[in-house]
Amino acid sequence: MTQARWLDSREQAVWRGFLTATGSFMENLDRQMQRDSGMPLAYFEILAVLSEMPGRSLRMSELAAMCRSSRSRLSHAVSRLEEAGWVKRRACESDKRGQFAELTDAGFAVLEKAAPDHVNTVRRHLFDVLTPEQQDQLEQISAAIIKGLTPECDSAKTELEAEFRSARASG
Amino acid sequence: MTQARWLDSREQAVWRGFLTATGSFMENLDRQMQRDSGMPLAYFEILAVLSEMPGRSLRMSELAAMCRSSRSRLSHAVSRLEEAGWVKRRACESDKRGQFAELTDAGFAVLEKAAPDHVNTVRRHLFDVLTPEQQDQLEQISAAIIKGLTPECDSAKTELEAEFRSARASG
DNA sequence: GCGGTGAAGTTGAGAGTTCAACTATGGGGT
DNA sequence: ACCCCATAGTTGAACTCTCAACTTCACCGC
Repeated sequence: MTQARWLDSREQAVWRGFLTATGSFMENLDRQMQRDSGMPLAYFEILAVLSEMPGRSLRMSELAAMCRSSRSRLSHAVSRLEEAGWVKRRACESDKRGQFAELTDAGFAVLEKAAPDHVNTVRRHLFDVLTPEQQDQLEQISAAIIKGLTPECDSAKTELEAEFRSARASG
Repeated sequence: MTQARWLDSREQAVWRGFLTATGSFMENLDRQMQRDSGMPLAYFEILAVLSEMPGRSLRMSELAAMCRSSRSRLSHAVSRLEEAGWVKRRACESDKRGQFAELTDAGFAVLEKAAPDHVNTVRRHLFDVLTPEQQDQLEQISAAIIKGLTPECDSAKTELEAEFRSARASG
């Protein structure tokens, strides 16, 4: 892949705008959370997801998927949150490999305290600056990007599998 | 700020979509760069920005601004890139505090080799999945977010200054 | 039941980022 | 000329993240 169709000036404008907007916006959110609640945004998301689950607990893998996090990253993060006393691990009966992450009362309290500022920041910097039409457009655009992303991994996976099978067949 | 107007279900859909789309998309880009060129996307951006400057060099602060990076982060990054031989530092004559970061020939070669795959990835996962109308919408949305972000910092800054002045006046 | 393969999680090392402190220089006011 | 403060940039420590092993357990075919 040494050939590429470069971005024209309009595409560059879209691309740079996208980078700046998402980058600065997320950095802003992360800083706000770190400053006001002493934890990175990613950790807040873990608490938030857990709080919405029945029993306030979830298997590690599912939690990782919902937080768009690798298993390794989540494991480290939960270890940290466990040290803070905001989450605790629980063994899974039906699958002895499994672990549940469960939000503690202390964790829930921290979440409740951090949430309003977070929501306000999101509202001020995202929803307040966009018209309802733009919000709908953003949802459509997000959906399109996500849709274009997931088949990527699937096809890559099946390619790898095919390659592996042929390698085994010829080896 | 203990009160907050929560997100309704439509807003939550927009918000979660935005998080997933931008998060997964950027992670994908970063992985591609790391895998194919052995450097994080942020480092590629530094090389790219430098390559477009006259003399392929720029003051550290301006480079940081164009990469949406803190000065500290850039300093660490340039140190790494210097070890790799892709960038070198140069003293500034007119301001003895200043430093220039300059792209080396080796750095330019690495950039040229990495760029096509990067552009292709951006095209495949962003431009190819959006209609021209959506691309325009995305540009508008990005502009609105950026505009809503920068006044924030300005007003916070002036507030701090005002606070500081009154504190000095009364102290 | 046994062996092989894949899935669930964890771990440690290495790399990048953040934050606060620090050095050194520029610039304005008196 | 001097003082004060702002600016430019660096540094080290603490923290987070990534990547590649590694352990343990589940599942499937024989």
